[in-house]
Amino acid sequence: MALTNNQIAALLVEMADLLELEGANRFRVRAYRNAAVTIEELPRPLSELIAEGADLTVLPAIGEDLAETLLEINETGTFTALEELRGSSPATLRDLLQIPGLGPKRVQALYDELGIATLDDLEAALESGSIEPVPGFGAKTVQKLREAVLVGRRKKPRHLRADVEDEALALERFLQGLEGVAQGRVGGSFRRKRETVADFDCVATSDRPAEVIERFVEYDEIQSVVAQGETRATVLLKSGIPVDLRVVAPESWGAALMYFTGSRAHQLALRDIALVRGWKLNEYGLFAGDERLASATEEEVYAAYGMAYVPPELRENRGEIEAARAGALPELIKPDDVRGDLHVTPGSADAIEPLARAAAERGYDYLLIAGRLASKRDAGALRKLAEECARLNEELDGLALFTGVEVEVLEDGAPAVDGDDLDRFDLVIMSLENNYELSRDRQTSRMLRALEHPRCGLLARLTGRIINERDPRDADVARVLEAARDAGCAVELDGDPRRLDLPDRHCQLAREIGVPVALVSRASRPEELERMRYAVDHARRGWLEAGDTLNARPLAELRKALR
DNA sequence: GCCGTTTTCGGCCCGACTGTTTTCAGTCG
Repeated sequence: MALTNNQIAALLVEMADLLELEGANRFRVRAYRNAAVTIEELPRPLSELIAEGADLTVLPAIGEDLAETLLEINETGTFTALEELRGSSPATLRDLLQIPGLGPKRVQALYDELGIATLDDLEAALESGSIEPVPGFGAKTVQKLREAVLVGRRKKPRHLRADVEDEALALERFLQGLEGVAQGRVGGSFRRKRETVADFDCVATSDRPAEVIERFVEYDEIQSVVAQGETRATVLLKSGIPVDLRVVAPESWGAALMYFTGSRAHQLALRDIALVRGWKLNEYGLFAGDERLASATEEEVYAAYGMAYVPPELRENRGEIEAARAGALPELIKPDDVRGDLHVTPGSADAIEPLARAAAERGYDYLLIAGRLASKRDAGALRKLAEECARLNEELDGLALFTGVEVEVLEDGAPAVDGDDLDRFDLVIMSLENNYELSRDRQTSRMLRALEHPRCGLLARLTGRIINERDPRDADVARVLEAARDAGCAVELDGDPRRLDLPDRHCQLAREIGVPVALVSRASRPEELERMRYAVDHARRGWLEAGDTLNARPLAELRKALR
């Protein structure tokens, strides 16, 4: 079976690691890493592109050599150059690279001098004190390695953004309140609203950076200070989240905020453009020789490029730079654009009224109440939901309740329950649950079949992912979305921060293909309506404008869409 | 190994911090 894009990318990264250990030309190393990113970001399986006879050298960072390599990988599952390198040193050396403070040079030195090839070897050598005599290693380095080895055995977690939001905002307030600080922000993936966050990248401005750093490391929530200099510090919070702070002069605020908001790929792409024009972009500003072109605000820096301002959520080098240069960035959806929630799940008829009143308080014009229909037995409970909705529609002013039914899609693409039971609802939600391990082809045809059902109005849980727990299922999403468009069916974006399914890339695809996205909270209690916020954040990462969603439509239009 | 408004060679992002060094290499982001 053909390797997945991620598996292929992993081979290229392994190649880069091994070359690096060997001391190979660092640009050659980078070439493999860049190629790995390209393959990872491909919207379709590489094996399909190859089968169609596509010219791989048109892909960014893929030249003649790597195109050949990719063909070889597709054919054999590996490639000669990699196999040769694998034979030259122990595979476990790569594990050592994961330890903070150990890069390729030191790992190779430890292997050459002491034969250290595994984490266990390293731990033993640290115990016995045999490392310190090795050139380049001193007492402090050894001590740091001791600590790092303990931590290094644990996997670096990415936290759900929603889980660390309060902590980030508290940190931001602390930073902004520090004496001597003019401006301060948490940047990084937190500011880009990624669904997960590994650390907090902070930036602040001050005329006296060193003093700010001094005060910053006194923050109550800090467990340890990893590094502290004149303009930056790295600390570990008690919660285990690492924080980087960089302090620059006030005139560099915009450039620094951009730099530390990233993403890396976005920033590198901007730097490439600067290079071509003979400019230089760094955290201090955009420069032409000694002349400062822009730096005080992000808007100013983008304007100096002749680009529209790029919202942080879009800064992933997924086409936003080209769009900004062409003045074709989307006008991203805002929380205020949302006029209703299209999937809430009250546990019983009694739970509807509190949800409805909370929805009205949020200023919604409509709310879609859905119950699950797993077997014929549920029909009675669903009837009660519908009756309660009808009663509340009489009673409530300014809020329209719609009724929906959520049906599981079986392995063959048929709904778990079918027939007249589906006809009484305003919306039939076909939910792709279970069957996560089906092959890509079978998964795809299952979805296509579900979309053929005449009552299918909304396709939910398209990838079935649970962030950090369950990988998204593999399917030809572009084909499924095209079929959804042709069937007049929308796709669901679940605001549950553990799911955020559709993922942002698929939202972007849905927009391009022309499938409306329904933002939903799946709230069963009033306070969970708040999850709509995460759905909107994620929709923005997926390039969605208000008009790309069902939720921004006025009541009359929505009513038409549901029919 | 890639790439081209410096186009088939000669560049390739770059600044901060640390530790061990005696002026800088290694690592990180």
